[in-house]
Amino acid sequence: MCGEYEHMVDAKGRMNFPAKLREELGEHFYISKSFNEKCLIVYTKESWEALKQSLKGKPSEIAMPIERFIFGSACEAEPDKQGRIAIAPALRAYAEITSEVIVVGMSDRAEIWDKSLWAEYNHRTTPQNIAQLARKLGI
Amino acid sequence: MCGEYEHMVDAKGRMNFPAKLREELGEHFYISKSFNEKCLIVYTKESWEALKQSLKGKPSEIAMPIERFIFGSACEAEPDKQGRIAIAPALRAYAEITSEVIVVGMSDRAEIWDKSLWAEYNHRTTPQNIAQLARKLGI
DNA sequence: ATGAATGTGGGGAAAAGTGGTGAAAAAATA
DNA sequence: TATTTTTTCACCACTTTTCCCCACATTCAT
Repeated sequence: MCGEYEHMVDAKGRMNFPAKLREELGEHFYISKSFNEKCLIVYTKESWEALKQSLKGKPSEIAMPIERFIFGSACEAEPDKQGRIAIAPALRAYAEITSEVIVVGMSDRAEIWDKSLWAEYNHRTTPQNIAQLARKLGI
Repeated sequence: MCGEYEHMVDAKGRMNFPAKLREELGEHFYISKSFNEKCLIVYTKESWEALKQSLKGKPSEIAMPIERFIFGSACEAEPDKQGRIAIAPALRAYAEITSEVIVVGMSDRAEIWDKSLWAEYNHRTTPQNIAQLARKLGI
């Protein structure tokens, strides 16, 4: 799953989901808030289950706030015949999504950004920053 | 994989990929941004999977920006019957690719440079610079 | 010199994206 | 509870873009 795709959210809160990513995400997938950035994360059914599992059995004072944040606002997305999905108003509000949207493929999941926030992110995250992070991991 | 090949990018963003490198890269390969230089990197399917794996399980505040940078802009390239590939607009913009392109074979991967940037790189990187770096490695 | 293989340009078909309309469900009022 | 109104959701059709294939040019090798 990779690539950057630009789409429009119409007056009804629908947005087309890139066909290439749809192929890999399957018939239905899950969308929830990211806690690192002001954007939404799209999980495959598998990565969603994995996320659930990773929180199981953890101390409730840690796991429960995370569960509230992630599962509380998440929505299940099923593309219609035209390949469009509806994003819940609360999620749109969180990611400050208005009309223009960028979908970013990221290996096992995808992210949905408001276009202007994506531009801002790319402005503050330079290749030099990335090179520095990569060095930390020894890549 | 070695050698330097010059090609043209046509109006539709397509470029021919050197036949000799195609043999070694296989039917489909992956292209993404380099964070060290203003150029693109061509990965084989194997080296791409290896890159994915190397980021798995790493702390998200380090891994995610890297994933956004690499996978977010990447595109899967499948040569057509004429041996041409399409390069995504975002990638072309990043590497400042206009029409003339240099493809550089580099052992297990390849790089794609805009011709003038490649000339500039070769101007500032002299054999003396390389000798100095080699000495650091004790080669 | 001739043939094969590689590289380049362009046109057409198919699929992806977008807007709008209608039907069904839900909600509200009488 | 029945009827009207509103909202939601799925489908249809048009537009745009992508991608696939054909034909021509050029280079390399025999």
